[in-house]
Amino acid sequence: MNIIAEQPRAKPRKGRKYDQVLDGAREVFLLSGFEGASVDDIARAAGVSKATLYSYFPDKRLMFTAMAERECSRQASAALQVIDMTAPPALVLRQTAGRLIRIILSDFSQRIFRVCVAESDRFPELGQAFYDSGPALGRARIADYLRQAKARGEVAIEDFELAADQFAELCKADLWARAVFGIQNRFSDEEIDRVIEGAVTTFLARYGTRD
Amino acid sequence: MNIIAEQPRAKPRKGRKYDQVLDGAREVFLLSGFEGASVDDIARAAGVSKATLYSYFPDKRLMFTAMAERECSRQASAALQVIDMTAPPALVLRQTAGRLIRIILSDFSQRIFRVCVAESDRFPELGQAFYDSGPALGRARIADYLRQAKARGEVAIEDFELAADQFAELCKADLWARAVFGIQNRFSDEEIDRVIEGAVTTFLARYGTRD
DNA sequence: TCGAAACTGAACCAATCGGTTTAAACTGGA
DNA sequence: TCCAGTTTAAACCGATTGGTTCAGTTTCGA
Repeated sequence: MNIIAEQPRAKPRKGRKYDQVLDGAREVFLLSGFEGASVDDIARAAGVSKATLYSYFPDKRLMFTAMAERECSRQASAALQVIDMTAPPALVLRQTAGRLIRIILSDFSQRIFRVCVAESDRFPELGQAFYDSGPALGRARIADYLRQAKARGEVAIEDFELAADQFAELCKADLWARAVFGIQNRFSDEEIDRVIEGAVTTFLARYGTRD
Repeated sequence: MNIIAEQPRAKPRKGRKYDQVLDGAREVFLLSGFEGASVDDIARAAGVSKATLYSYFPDKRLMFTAMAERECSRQASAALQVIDMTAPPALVLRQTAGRLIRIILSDFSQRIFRVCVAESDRFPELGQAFYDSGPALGRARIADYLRQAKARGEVAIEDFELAADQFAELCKADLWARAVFGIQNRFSDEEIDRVIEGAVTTFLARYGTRD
């Protein structure tokens, strides 16, 4: 009797070029969308033959969802960075806002957002995946912090989920729209700081206790 | 010598089925996106032959931009409704928030937003058009009101554009994300009122002068 | 070193796409 | 009634698409 000895990696479905294929898929799908991406392009970008590609995935759709799922979960884990949550609210919120803004303005986030939005009715589960690993996760993290802050008497909040959503929304103000519609893709520190300060000040005007 | 007598309508480019064609184009493009829409589908939806269609537009791209421009300007004029701007801020803001939310949650806005986002790098001018006739226009209107309100001493604001953007963002809180990712498409009055009240209260906590 | 599994490259297929053409039918003003 | 301009249906074209097949080469563990 042999105990399942060791699984070299997570899912070596068949061969060694699995990740390579998904990388190529990401490159082309994020650049051209689902319909716009041709399977030959993906094979070329992945440095792999089309036959290999179809040995991993039965069709283009499943290839797309596999890639999208991987990217969503990557995005989720990338957002999990530590902040000293015991610092004064103004400081914690400022840091959080800065981090959030850089994420949502990043080229990668913009691209994956575009694809998810465009294909969310062709792939209903895709919108859910993005929502869970993006906005919902962010809200949960912020709400967690707000609860701790309330325990310390630093804020006065009843509806933590709404407050968290409001803070995240305040951080987007204009910046996000300009980026997503391709009007602007580089933002100066001044532009960003203006929004950060505005968001923190407004948020604390409503929910802050000290100062 | 004949003075140009009268132009029956705006642009009767060639024939009488111009609007009919654009209606069909809207239906199919908003449903399937640019790549996903086939010209045959559009002709069928418009109740017009493909030859007629190509007698109006030299190719699919121009057909798309014509339709998108029309819809953006429609959206812009539809948003221009009158509100009694002399009422107390809490009331004006509540009305504005309600109106704004119904617009951004509407099926039509969602669809045109999706298409604009998805195709904004294939059609760079498209993102700009949507931004101008949507977010930018809304901000201008709200900022206008805020200036009037400040003149009456009802609010204390320095950066009117930022304040307007913040208010609009506060109105979206979660609702918009859930809609755009296809997680939810019907919203109860309770859900909406929660966000409206939250937005107005937070906004006035920062910028309000009385009460 | 051997052999099975993974991979390759290119040819191939049916379907669909955007766009053109044509000959006939329709429309409405004079 | 006539006629010019508009519209129609359908056939057609070349290009591209997603997907398959297969004979041959590479890879790598035992």
